[in-house]
Amino acid sequence: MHLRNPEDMNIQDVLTIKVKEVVASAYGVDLPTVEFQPTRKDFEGDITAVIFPMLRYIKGNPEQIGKTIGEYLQDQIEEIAGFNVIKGFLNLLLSDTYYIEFFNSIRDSEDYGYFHSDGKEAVMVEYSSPNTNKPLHLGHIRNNLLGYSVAEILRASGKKVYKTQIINDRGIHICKSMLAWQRFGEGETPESSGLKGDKLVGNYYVAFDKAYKEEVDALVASGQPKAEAEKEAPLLLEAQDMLRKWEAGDAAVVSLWETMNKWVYKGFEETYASLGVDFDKLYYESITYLLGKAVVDEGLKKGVFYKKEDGSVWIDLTEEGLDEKIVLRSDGTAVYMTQDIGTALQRVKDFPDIDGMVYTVGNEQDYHFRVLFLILKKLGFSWARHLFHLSYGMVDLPGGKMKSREGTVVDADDLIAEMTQTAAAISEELGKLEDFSEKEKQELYHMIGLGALKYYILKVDPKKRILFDPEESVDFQGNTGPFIQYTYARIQSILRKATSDMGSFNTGHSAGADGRGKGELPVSELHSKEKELLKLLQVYPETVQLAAESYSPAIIANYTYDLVKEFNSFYQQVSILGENEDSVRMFRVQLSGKVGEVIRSAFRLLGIEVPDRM
RNA sequence: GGCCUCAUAGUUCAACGGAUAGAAUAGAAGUUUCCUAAACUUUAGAUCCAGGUUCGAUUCCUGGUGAGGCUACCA
Repeated sequence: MHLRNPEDMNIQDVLTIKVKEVVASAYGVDLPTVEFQPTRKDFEGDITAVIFPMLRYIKGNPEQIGKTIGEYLQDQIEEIAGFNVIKGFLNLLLSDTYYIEFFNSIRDSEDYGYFHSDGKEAVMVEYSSPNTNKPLHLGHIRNNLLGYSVAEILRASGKKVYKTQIINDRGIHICKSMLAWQRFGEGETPESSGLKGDKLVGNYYVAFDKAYKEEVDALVASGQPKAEAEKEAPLLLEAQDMLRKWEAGDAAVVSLWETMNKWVYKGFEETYASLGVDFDKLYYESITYLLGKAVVDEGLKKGVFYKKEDGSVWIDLTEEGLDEKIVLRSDGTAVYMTQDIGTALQRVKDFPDIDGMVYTVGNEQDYHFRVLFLILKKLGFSWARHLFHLSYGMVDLPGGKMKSREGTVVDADDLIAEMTQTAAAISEELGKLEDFSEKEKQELYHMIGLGALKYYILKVDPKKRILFDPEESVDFQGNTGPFIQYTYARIQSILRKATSDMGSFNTGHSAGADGRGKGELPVSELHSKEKELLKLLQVYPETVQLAAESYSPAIIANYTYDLVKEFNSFYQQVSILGENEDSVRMFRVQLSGKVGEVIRSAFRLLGIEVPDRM
């Protein structure tokens, strides 16, 4: 058998067939599966078949079995250049030709690793979903980066993706900011103060809290019990009154609400733009908070829910090991759960091709989403089988949780600015950008600063909590975003030199007769570093799939790091442009270019940009 | 109390049930007349504890210990 086109059937599938074949003929046994893994670096070989699991079916010495299989494979498959057996591991050596042909097959692909959507499977990814009374902070950054990246990864894995968020724009917390502004604002606006809108509104939320506490303290001082004072402080009562007015549609209150929300949205937009995230559709809680009540009626009819004597509606999940959960209050008003049920339905109504949803929400809401998904399943919606809570750990500071009261909240805009400044300081010290304009420099610093931040957060498994120490700023060296960006820039430098130094030098595409690059092989032998790079390039598409299945940008980040580390080692050991042999030089330039493309592609999945120079 | 996560070098992170547990950083020692030294090379250093399942366990199960979270007719 000859693997003329590795795209059609990957080597592992072919090996599986052949191993089953030899085992059947030599031992008369039908193997259900064959287990493969990449050969560890310390051993000779490229792909390893594990013999141990076969011992359940074949009685015998694993080394002997490995040898029998190895001999057969080497004889039958042209690409197997050799093998060795160590303990129960059959290490197979693939020929250079196999890897060179693989490179030929991907050389002309513009978007290697990207699976195009057939439009059938659409998924909606929700992320960000902030409150409108406070500016975005470090926690939101993790949420945004994760949600955005998972959306991009799902898209690259072949799904149609809609990005959305639900904006928490109603409720008592908003009224608190509004009331404080009325009281103490003296007409301050973002224009008059030069403050970002979200910051301005956030200030009044803090101002409310301060004034409210003073009231409570005064009441306690006059002899009232604390619990009572906290409930009866005039400011709180007034805020509650404002909420009632808002719900009743009071023109003045609604108008103030609209004005202040508009300020906040403008501020958020700036932060989103700076972070480089976007949304296809926005949902507002002020519009969706009443949805879901109709479904409750339906669920009652179906017997999914039941009504208690006081009129409140519940679902009993004790059989699933959970509790009873309320879905409608006794006064008939909606709770959080009701809202989320309604919002989910609305989304499917708006986008009928949705077959699943991803909710990017912190792990403190694990229970809420378990319940929500169970309810939707019980209500019998087909798409409810594909709901996923992208749950992530908190971002903690060395002193514990971020607390606005103690002023330990790490503001998103401030953090981005700091990262940019650090990038600028390092860059200026290195002094490689004298010919850049000020504007170009600023863009680059932003790209690098954000690259450092995003990579720092995304390389960690989402479900783990992150400890963020603002004192020890995010690294720019080692396993970091800038390290990868730097490697990309170096590759671009090689490509520039290759084209300019050699005039008509062909860096890109060869003209295979059928347009698939199956013409002459560029080289006949590989340097070991080249082979390692090709192995890594080969697993990029499956890495994208794996990351999509596990909703984990960390898998992409780690892959990219491995690839870049390998490239740097290659770059150090092997001369690319200095190579005398034309065909080898051209191959190395093309290989470097391909590595660069995959870096750019992988980083795009993480929402990180790459520079041509740095 | 009940339920859910997490626990790996000094620190921050990896490891479909597979070989001698990989990196980065901090530490020690090297590499620029050579494609960008934000780089490369060498070196030392870790699986919370006790059982169990398995040919094989960081990974799965049970029980501890430690950290965090949830446990509202709040969102």
